[in-house]
Amino acid sequence: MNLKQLAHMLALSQTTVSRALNGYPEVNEETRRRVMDAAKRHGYRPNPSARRLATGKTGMIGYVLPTGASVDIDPHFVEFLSGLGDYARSHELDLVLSPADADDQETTYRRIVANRQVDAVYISSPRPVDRRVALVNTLGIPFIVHGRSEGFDFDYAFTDIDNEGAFHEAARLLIQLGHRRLALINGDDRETFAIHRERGVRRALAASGLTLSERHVCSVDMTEENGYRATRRLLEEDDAPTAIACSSLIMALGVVRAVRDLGLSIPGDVSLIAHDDVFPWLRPENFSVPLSTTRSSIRLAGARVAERLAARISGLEEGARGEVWPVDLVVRGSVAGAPV
Amino acid sequence: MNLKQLAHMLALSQTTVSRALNGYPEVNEETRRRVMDAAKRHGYRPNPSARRLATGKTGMIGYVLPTGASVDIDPHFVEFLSGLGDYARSHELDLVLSPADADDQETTYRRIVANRQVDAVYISSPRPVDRRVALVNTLGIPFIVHGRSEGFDFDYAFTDIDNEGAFHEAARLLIQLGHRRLALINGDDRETFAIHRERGVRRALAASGLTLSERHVCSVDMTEENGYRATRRLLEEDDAPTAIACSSLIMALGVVRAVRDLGLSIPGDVSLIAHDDVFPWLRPENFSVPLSTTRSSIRLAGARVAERLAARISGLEEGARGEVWPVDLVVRGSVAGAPV
DNA sequence: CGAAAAAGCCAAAGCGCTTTGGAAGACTCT
DNA sequence: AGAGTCTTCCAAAGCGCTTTGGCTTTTTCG
Repeated sequence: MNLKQLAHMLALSQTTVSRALNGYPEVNEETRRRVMDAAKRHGYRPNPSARRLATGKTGMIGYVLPTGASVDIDPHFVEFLSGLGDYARSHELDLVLSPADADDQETTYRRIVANRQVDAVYISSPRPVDRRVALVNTLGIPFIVHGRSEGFDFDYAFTDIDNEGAFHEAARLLIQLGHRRLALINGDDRETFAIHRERGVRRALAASGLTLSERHVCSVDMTEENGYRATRRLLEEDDAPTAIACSSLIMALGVVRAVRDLGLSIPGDVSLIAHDDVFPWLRPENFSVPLSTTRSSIRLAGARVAERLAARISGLEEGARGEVWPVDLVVRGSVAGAPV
Repeated sequence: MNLKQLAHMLALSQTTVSRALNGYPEVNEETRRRVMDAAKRHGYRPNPSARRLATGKTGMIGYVLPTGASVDIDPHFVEFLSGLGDYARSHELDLVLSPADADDQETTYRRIVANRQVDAVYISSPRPVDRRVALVNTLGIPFIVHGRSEGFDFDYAFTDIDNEGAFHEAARLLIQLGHRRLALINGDDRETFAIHRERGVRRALAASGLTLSERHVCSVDMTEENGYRATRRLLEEDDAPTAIACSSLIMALGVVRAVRDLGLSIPGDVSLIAHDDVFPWLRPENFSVPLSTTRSSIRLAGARVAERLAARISGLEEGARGEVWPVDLVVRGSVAGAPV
């Protein structure tokens, strides 16, 4: 059942039927009702391929997925997707993942906008002065950045969490508890979130006249093993830290294992706070010692990004508004006063 | 730069240019070279929207993503995606995720095939007599099932691992080590993989005249917490098992925690084997006691599924061939002889 | 050499929708 | 009543590609 048939069956022109269906004003309400009714009765659904050829609208949002044998997709991605998908569903939006060579995403971005394959895109895990952001900005496709990039001569729209604030609070708590030597086990420090977190910790320390030793900050891929290694290295030194801030729950698993392997205890010998993106399958309260966390649901972020993308596509949202969500600090058993 | 312009600039008809570009035989090789050359020089790329309207081909593979506030996407998904994406990239295929109400995926399947939004789809985490498989089969779109469904009066194409064999081997090893009371901490037993794994364990036990007590098999969502709870329940009983087979590394985290909480040890009091889908961020050799596993890379499976989908789309693969991959049993420190 | 076959190209008709540019009729207003 | 204005609808022209059917020209072969 296509438009032509439907129009013929109603003894109307395609024009009128199309307009009736799409809510244009120049059609009699009575006629519109007839059309709507017939369309529903016959289960008419406009062919999206045809519509997109005619209008350029696709009803899809895009994401360029870096791939490669040595490229691991962040497990957070799936939670983000979960929120994004949940919102997208309610607005009949699909998500298209365009796999790209991790070292050449530009080609893919250019392709999907030149081909008008999607109505909008989002970008995640941005770095400062992220090339993707600059590119997408000049290409002129609506977009939202999940996270933040910095140092451009233009503004853009993003949704981020207050990473600096979160880690500032975490560090401040540890300092208040008497800790003087903090360590930070961070994610890839080429990414903005990691830079912000480090900045947060440094700021808290500075406020008390303390500093973050270079040897006490690690920047690694967020795996359990890296959490373990970093912790061993940190705790086997002479001026071992008495408190650790950690950028992910998965790394925290490794931290806990390392501490145990060294015959130390949490929080007796070392306090631990980790960032929690809220996985359904690994919860900080279920760690052997319940883990203090800075918490922010990445799933909610996904839903929000989808919402904003939808708004931009339909022209409801414009401009370069960036929004920063506060992060909860949830104190559990893994922190205590500094050992004497 | 569209076809019309290119044709005009070459003083050829659109027909000829189109055919030259698409490798049709009825065009002079000399002409084809000229066309190819001009196309490359001017960076001509056929408009996919137009092409798909004309041909129905989209260059996309589809996946219906169940969503909802209470629906969690399996963290394995991201690894699978990683492999899928890596292959898809090399074949210029995109992946479209169509979010669907978890309780009504049928509508979405019908939509994406009625609208011809994708060339093929894949289905994951199937159940026996899975409705999606039946649906997609009748809808007539090319598809591959990752995993297996059973009990249909038709055959279909799937790629699965030998879950039964894997858990049979695991159980057999444990039995050989003298264990008599095994337990299975399984995933959702409405899914085929879980059924197969249970069957594998039972078969191994039966071969030695043993059985799997109903109280010793749990079917839960694969979270750390559920692994913990199941283990506590199991080990606090009178006839506690001396060995546990576990369906995921994440649950195994909970198992290990529970065992420790109970003041028991692995493998002294209880042996443990878990299935490992090979996450980059959590490795069995890094468990406090290195974990024995049945191992199968879900990423490779993703790549394979993509490969087969691509083959089906281009007509290189037909028929209902199912393939079953063997699973490695990797023995590490978490298994030992049964306690006396 | 002439008929049949093959090679090489083209015009035009889709694919199914949106949108432009009218046009006919109804209504308003002076 | 005639001019101007809405209201409501339509025919047709795209969107950019593929593909059908046919028309020349060249090649093949008895």
